[in-house]
Amino acid sequence: MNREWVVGTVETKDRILDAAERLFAEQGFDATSLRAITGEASVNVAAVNYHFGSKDALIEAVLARRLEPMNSERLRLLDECERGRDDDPPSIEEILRCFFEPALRMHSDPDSGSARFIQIFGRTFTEPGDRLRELFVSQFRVVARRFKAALGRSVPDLSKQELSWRMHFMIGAMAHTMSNAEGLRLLDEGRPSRKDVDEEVALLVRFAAAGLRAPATAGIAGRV
Amino acid sequence: MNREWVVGTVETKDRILDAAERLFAEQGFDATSLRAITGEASVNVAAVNYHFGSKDALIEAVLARRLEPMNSERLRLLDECERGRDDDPPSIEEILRCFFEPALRMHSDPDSGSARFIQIFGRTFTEPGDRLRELFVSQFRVVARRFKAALGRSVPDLSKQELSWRMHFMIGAMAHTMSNAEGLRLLDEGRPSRKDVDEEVALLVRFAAAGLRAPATAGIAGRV
DNA sequence: GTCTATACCACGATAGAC
DNA sequence: GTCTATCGTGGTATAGAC
Repeated sequence: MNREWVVGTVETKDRILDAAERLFAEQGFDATSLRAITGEASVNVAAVNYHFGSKDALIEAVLARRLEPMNSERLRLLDECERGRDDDPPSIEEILRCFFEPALRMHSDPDSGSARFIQIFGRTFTEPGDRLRELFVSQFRVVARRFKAALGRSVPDLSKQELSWRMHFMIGAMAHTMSNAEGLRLLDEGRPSRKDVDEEVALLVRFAAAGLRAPATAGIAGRV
Repeated sequence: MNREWVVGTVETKDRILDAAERLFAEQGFDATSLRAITGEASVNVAAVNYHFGSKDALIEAVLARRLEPMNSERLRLLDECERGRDDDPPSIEEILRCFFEPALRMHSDPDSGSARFIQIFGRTFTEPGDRLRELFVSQFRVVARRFKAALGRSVPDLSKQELSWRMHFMIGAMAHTMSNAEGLRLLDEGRPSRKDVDEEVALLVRFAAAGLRAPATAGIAGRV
């Protein structure tokens, strides 16, 4: 029954990850020192470098732990949406909901540290520091390909290139919403206006779907 | 004719600003040390703290130097657009062009360091570290108010609150485009697709205008 | 293999001499 | 205004305990 031989090692990595995620979300990456993390996790400073190699690698590990389930959920929802509807493809709105919802949902997820974590996710999506970019690209590539194919079927008049641009814009709208929720106050003249996740998704879907459906831009459409 | 008594001090501040902007754009804020900046500018390390007070204050100064002309240009273009057209207000597309163009234009501006600077601007818009947020808010408030009023006239059916959300989304699309230009490659499967500024503005305007024109979201419109 | 103690160097900031 | 000296803190590398 005594499992200390394995608890000792497994728990150390996870305790570091948990403490790091919490502190990163609260203070940001650079403001959080390894000594603060290891102090919080009750391990030695050097444990981070032993288990992860560097602070950057620890950041990657923290992000990857949340990224993978989120992207899996996106693919699962899209699969569920498309199943057995070859001649009746899902609407743009349905597709976008599959894309936005898993990301925005993490906001209000009470379990674990994902609530606040969504902030640092949004930041990192927009400011990938060299090595972090690789992580996002590798984790996101398959998701991007699937959703681009699904959307392309729903917006057949758009060139592949302009579709890429519009997905780029819509991802920016999403990332900005996730990372900069308070920014709305700036536009709203001080009145708080944050809604629950479902309303947030609905607003974002409405905006992005209309943007995707816009007629092709003159001079771009022909350049496929 | 000897101006060394003034050249000595004025040039120091500017040399620091120029060197800092260049290095910040290349490596990011945290990866750039004050020693690197002052070495590049051929001044003493302590000169930064003397002239600016802290590294954070230097970052603010670098950003403010570019932010102010950009926002002024936005307001100038909008004024020019609205002049003497009280009964024929500018279209959404015209308004958005006034908003996006000055920002995206900095990309290709050959003069000074604004070319690469746009990257750190995009980053900072999305990840404002406490003190930086204040700078953006104060610099951006008047711009946001003017453009919100102009857009509100063109989309009268939208509640003020949903208009705020949609401006939030459109700003996210812009910021993401500025800071994460390479991200398109991810969506485009490796094919480079960057266009010149005018085409970029056209694409962004097309997307955002359609998003702004979308019918109000059910359940939100009534909550003004 | 895991983990700790500790030393190392670069960083941002400050005080005080000039 | 500018410089040197110095402080506290940061990330990291290593040696060795278990």
